[in-house]
Amino acid sequence: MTKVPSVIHWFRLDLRIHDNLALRNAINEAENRKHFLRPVYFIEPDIKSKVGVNRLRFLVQSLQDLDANLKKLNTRLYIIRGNAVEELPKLFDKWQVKYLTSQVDIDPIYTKQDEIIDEIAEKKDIFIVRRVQHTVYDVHSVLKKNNNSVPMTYQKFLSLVQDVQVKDCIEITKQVSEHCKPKDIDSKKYDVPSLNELELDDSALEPLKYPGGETEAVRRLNMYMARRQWVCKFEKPNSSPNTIEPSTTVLSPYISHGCLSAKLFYHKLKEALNGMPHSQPPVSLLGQLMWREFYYTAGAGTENFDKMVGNSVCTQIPWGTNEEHLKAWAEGRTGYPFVDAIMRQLKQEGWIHHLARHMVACFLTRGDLWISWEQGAKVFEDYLLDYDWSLNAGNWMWLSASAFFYKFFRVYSPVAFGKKTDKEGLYIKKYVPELKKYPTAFIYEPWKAPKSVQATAGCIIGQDYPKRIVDHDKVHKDNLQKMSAAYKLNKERKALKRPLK
DNA sequence: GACTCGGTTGGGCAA
DNA sequence: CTTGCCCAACCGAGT
Repeated sequence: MTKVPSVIHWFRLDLRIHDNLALRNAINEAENRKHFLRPVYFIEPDIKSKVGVNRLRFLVQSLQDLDANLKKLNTRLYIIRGNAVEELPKLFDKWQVKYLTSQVDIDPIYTKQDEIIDEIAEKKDIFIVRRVQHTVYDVHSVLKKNNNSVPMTYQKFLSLVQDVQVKDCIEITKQVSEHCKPKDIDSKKYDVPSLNELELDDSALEPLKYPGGETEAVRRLNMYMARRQWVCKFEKPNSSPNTIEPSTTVLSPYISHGCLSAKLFYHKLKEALNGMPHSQPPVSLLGQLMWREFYYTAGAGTENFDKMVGNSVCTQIPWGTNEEHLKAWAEGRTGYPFVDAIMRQLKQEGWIHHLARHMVACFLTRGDLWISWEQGAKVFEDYLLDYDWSLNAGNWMWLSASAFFYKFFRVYSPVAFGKKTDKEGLYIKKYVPELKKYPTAFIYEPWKAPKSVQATAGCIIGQDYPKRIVDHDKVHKDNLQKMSAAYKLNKERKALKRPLK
């Protein structure tokens, strides 16, 4: 008996049905050749060492939703427990795979997988189709347009994509035929894992504030796009980092997992803005999407983009190490209530406002603690629902004034910055409840409160809430000198590399 | 080549 | 209370 060959669509960061051309290609190929269709996702055994609890929950929810949406199309999601580059070649043989589709991703984790799979597939005569659908633009063609070099400014990037026509989104509406359904379509062994199976105890955790999945992503998108005035007037720098409910859309976790197509967001925005006066990039909502494209382009075109050493766009800065300070920062006990509130919100909810990221990133690096941005990026990778390889590295370089941004004397004050949008410190009181009873006058600098006030508020500094680990006014001035010295050295190094005239 | 200018998102002070 | 300026900057386009 001859086995029926299979077509695989390999899901990674494209956990959706809408605007998924690679998936549609797989379906069509299976239909045309009467092959089996097998949409797969790999969960690595050591996933918990790489993905924090909140993001793991988000991922599981996204996979459950994806499986449900695939079932509506008369197919399903096959979850494979194991490492993709080990398991996929086994499936090639077991399932007689002839055709494989996936999405183009630029995170080195995925590009390395692609290289290995390409080589194996070629030997086995398997045809591979990969589609650009995680970004609005094909970042490699943008790089090519810029003479194969990285555009170092946002405006330069915009000029490169200005006249590029963005393709329409595609939809998949037709049901998959019965003859494309493998015999093992109902096998439980491919089911989406429960949190239990992943040994993830969420009984101690709050319910996820931003539930994962394409369905929620599209609902959220439509909800915001319906507020047309708000969309048209949106200006990121004028939104607040410390409101109790987010002042921005929080679509980022959905875009980073591919639950929402960036291209769909793009077209919906264009539709909303059409014929209305509206804000412009870089501050507009469309501008935010373009920042993502900018960092993707930079990340795709730069070796070691997520490191300082060996990274051609990154200024070399002699960061120090201080495990105690790093830990205090990550756990939200620096003694600066605004910084601690932000870090605790991040850990609890997996999302903080972009300007809040500025505050804590500046504090960890050039502002106060003089700790490498790579350390901060690792903590963000653990905590953020919207973790994204190129955006995380790019933004950390920006904030630490290592690349793209150079005005290092612009330092965020952990005392003054939050006051601009939250004089009362309500945000602090929510996330640092120890200070709940502090009078407004001391909420941003509780160490200044007299002992009697501390006692009345039920929170003694140095006992119930930490003393500040550094004196901002002093250290930020020392750090300015260090930054200046690092820039001078960098300039000299660059001059040496330039050919002599 | 040398120069100017503008560029998402600071703080603090003088006027 | 607002505005302008200063503080230790670099990239890229235009002239």
